[in-house]
Amino acid sequence: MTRRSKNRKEEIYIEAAKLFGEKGYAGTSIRDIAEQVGIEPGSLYSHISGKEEILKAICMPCADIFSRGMDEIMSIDCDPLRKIEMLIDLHLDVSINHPESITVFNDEWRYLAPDDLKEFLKARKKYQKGFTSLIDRVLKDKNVRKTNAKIVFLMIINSLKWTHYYAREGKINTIARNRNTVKKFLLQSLWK
Amino acid sequence: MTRRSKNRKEEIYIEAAKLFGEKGYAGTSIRDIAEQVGIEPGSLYSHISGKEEILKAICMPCADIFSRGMDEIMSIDCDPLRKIEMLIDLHLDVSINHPESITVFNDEWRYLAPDDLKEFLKARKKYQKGFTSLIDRVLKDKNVRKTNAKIVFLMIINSLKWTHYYAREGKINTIARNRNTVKKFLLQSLWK
DNA sequence: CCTACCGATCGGTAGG
DNA sequence: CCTACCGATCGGTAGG
Repeated sequence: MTRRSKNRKEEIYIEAAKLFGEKGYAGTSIRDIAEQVGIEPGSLYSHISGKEEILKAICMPCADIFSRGMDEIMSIDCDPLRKIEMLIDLHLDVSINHPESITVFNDEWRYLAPDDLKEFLKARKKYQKGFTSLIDRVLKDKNVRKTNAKIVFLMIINSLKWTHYYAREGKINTIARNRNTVKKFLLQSLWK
Repeated sequence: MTRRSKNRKEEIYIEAAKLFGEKGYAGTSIRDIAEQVGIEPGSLYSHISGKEEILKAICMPCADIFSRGMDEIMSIDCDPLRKIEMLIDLHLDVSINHPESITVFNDEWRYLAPDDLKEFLKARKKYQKGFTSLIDRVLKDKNVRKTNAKIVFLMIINSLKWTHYYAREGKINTIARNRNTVKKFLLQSLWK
């Protein structure tokens, strides 16, 4: 409870996120995590209820950041293309600020316990719908026909999935330096 | 040896690719694979030397397809933008024709045995260099400054990583229908 | 937070 | 290809 115990819990999540990112959730054992934290395997259970709780504690805050970011951007009064740009910025910012968490969020979510997985998929679907509706409006405004907004969404989202690997390797400056290239590359297709 | 045994081996690889794609390499047990094939766990070892061999047998043919595709496209006499288009087509074709294998190739390669991993990374690096050099030439031809070709490569490659998931779900028509959208989205940024 | 341990499951083998 | 089994490791618990 106390300060000490709370820090220990955070430490467990942080070390686990690194390990899950490197070796995967299924490839990381409770003993790996304990060793990294510097305590005995059994001692982990004074702080956590089980392996699945750790995964949830890493993934859900990431989902919340994107959910809240989407809500905030949606409430702003500006054109949809500008909102898409803000969402791209959000992705780059999260990659830079939480590279280990977002790696797990992206690649290991399928190992979430059934109830957590349901919650995760629900949030993801909502996010996808919001993002896709913005793309749809841009395409309609520009009178672009025969372009599937959901496909464009998937391409944009996936095209950003190198950023957290760069951030994990400390190449944060490279991301910052290429922020405009990234936006130009993704938004140019939507301008016309 | 014989026909029977060769088919069995292929069957093991095919069922393993499905399972590795669904549950990950580390999350799939030898017993899972045996059950899917319909034999006892120990019997698998009449056909394979171990779990790692299966992963290699799934990943390496994919790497070869991309390596050979790159070599062939590089030997053709045409402008670099057209070559990039051909590489995009190659990715879509592999996703459509080998969705299970390419999923494993994309997401589970890190579990390859050290020697196989080395070979894999070498092939990947060569592919990346070829692709990036094409982007670089296009950017130079169009006199586009301050755009990092490697970043553009990563964006293009990753932007296509929804296709094999669609193909695995049988949505092959959706991919086919959007082939031009995909190319337009990715190549428009390089035209100008 | 540690020591000592649980039953279950892991990848893989011997012998037929 | 099966039966029967190996030692190692898994996630997790009891008691202090």
